[in-house]
Amino acid sequence: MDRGHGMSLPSLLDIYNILLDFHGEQNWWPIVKNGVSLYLPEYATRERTPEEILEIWIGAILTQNTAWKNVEKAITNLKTHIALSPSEILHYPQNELAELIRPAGYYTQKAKKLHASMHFIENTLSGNILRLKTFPLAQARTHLLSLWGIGPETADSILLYGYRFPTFVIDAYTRRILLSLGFSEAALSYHEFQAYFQKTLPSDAHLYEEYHALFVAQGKHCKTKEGCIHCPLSPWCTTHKR
DNA sequence: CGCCAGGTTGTTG
DNA sequence: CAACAACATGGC
Repeated sequence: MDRGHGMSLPSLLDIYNILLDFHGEQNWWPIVKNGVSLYLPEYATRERTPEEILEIWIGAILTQNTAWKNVEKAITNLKTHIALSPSEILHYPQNELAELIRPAGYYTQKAKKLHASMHFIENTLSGNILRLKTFPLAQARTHLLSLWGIGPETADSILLYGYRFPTFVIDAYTRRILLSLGFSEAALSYHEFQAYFQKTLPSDAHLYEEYHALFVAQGKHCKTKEGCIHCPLSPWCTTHKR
């Protein structure tokens, strides 16, 4: 076996199945209850409630460049001090909101980001968060991207995990992992990289949800030496420690 | 103790 | 358009 070079590139579906076999179902996105993040299969299959969509929206902003553990604390703080609704959050002073989400880091900016999003839900969506689902995907995405504090990854996370629009989330892990396997596509722009996934894979929200979550699980796995040694992708990985 | 998390925005060349 | 700084806490 000429492991390391010469092993041809696996398909995206191959990689998905390998990661799924190794890490199991991820059941993203979690809902926080009593200070604990719940990854339940139930949440991954049925339609989201408006309350869940809002929590996912907020969580997607709070987790920007931040460990989920910190976001968990921030969401718990929010839930114990405010009723989690767009109007409640909007009428809460931004500096006090910032204090509640302090554990999530960048708290001044994130408070401002939350307000911008809540303002959009209250006004453009008339307070009805489900209304975004009535737009075509491209239009809903453009709306989100126009908001201060929402970039492509956050927009796609909200659309995919909240509304179950079939849009693929690209993040640093996704790029890093595919780059280590020799995919030149990993160097493309966010939009091009996403297009590559979406034209290669069937348009299936559940597949996209699990796949992105698996990339994150794998990305964390790659960080430890032990993880690297026992890696399901080692036959193809050019960075593998052997 | 240093590094870095489930990024985005604003500034500069 | 690419490169870079700023934004900040907490876990490992």
